[in-house]
Amino acid sequence: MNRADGEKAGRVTDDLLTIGAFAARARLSPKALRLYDRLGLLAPAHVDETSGYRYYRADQVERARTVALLRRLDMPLARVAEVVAAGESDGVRASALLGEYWARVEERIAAQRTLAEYLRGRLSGRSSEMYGKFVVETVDVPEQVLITEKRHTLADELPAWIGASLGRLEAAARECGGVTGAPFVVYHAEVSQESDGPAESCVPVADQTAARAWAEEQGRACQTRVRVEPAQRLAYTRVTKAQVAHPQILAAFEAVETWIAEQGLEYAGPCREVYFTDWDAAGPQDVVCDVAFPVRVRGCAGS
Amino acid sequence: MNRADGEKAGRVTDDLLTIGAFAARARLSPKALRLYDRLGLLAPAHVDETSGYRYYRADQVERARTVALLRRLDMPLARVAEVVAAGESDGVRASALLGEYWARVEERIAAQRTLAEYLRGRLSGRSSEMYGKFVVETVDVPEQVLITEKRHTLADELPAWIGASLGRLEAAARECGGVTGAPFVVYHAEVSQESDGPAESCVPVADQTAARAWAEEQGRACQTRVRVEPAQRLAYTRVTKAQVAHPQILAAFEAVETWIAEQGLEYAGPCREVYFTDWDAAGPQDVVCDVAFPVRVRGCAGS
DNA sequence: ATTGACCTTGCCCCTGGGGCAAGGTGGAGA
DNA sequence: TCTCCACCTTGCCCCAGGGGCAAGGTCAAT
Repeated sequence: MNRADGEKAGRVTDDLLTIGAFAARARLSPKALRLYDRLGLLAPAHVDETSGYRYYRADQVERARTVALLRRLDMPLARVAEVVAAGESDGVRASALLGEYWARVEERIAAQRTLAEYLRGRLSGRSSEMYGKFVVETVDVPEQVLITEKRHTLADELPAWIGASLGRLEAAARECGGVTGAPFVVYHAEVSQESDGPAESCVPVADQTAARAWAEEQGRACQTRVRVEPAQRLAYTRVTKAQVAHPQILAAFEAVETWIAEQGLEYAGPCREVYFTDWDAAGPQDVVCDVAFPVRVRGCAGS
Repeated sequence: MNRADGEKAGRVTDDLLTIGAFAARARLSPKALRLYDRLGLLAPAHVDETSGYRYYRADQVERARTVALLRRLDMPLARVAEVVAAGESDGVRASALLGEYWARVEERIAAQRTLAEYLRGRLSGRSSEMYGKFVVETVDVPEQVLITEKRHTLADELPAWIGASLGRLEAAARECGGVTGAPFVVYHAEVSQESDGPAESCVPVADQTAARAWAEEQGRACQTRVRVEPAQRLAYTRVTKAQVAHPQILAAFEAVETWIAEQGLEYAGPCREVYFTDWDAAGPQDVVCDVAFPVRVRGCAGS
């Protein structure tokens, strides 16, 4: 006999569906269903003890289909589990959880979108035209005593952390003889969405002894340190407040690095942003920050 | 002595950088660099034969940093390799490759965005309000001889494939006694971005013998088949052209399934879309299609 | 009773690394 | 020159979210 395709899948008593029939109804693969079973996300209504066969009730299709749709949003299964669990009792909360997840996705995409735009310009060799020329100069900075706070953080929290951290350090600096130079933030490695390189915010102070006492008092809990930065030469370019954001700031870093290479200089340390003026009082087109790299003459040991 | 952090990383002759120093400069992890080396994406300038140490030239930093930025777009390494390879000789082409990649991402996100919106409504129990009421009815369809084409396809290519496939089949139907009913597409499993369930487009024809001859002639290359669909009852709802798209169409499927459950009927096969009128001549608000499920009375063997 | 379509578990595969262990190197200070 | 420590190497296991396949057990129709 010519049977409709849906009929060949096994049907058991009480309208229980075998995994294959259930998978077709839910638009999922049997493999995925086994995984969801193992993770406790979607347990079969009944499992035969001798054969191990999984049997699902027809009314489980709705939940399974919700899982399938959430997965199509690339939502991790752990989050899917939260959403469908919330949905059992409170649909509005489940909807809110999904909304929150999707808002994060949109944020990420927005950041990637601007990055993609920047990269297209860079790859096609139009970056300097698109992002303006940067004037690079050098400056010699004397030895400085720094009080610092170091943290691993992600790009989206970075601006907030910088503000808070420099605020704390400037307050502390009053007990250490006062601020003797522009505060800055050192990037010891990449700070991005995924990889969180450590960032270190630094405030130069006058009194090293008082600073060490302050650091002792802070303990090791919040990554505070006192260190002495030797006299060094910085290559820097000045950027406006509007430029202090991804990906515009990348063009500034790139400009300084290009200049360093052209001058035949050598890197002598990790890059930094020096905030030489009052951030809050500045308008978008005011210069607020130097993007700087420590440099030395090639082959010379430095200070 | 208090050394700047950047100096402790080893420097060798000719300004070669060790993997750690290079990683900090490129804002990548040493682990990632080893992977890129193994994949041929970013080979060190020199590898010490005895120690196995990798050494990179300073001018490789730019390429490495491009790789790092492309990875921040979640571009697969294989594609990253294409882009940076193109960038070596033709920046504009590299930029175009990136643009194409990003356009795909935006397409995917747009589809997911509408799906997320639909799902929020569904989870919060407002789906029927948001997507309107669907009137579900049943119809008895007599036995039909079908010529069919089956294919695994993804959601974004699906509309194009349906159009092309039904066009081919309707042309072939003229040699098989003519079209005797509305063409339709059967979904044997999920068709989505990731999982490509097989979809089968079907055209009912008059002459089974001619149809079998036609199928023989086609060979097995393009998944053509002739099959006889038995008489069956369909539960269906009528949708407009504007509704034949994700995720609106999902609400129609859901409405029919809900109705089937309410009536105490049983599924007797995979769902289908029946195109009963001329698609191209229809406006967005014209009804063009039935969303249908084969059903039978619970516990009854069917036809 | 046989057949064939289904089901089971288990294993290896994919991407893009993170983390750790065991062991080899290199350079700088004592 | 010796030693120390930070660096480097490879290799292994881990993550999500399954796909694919093999070997073997079940189920229902013929």
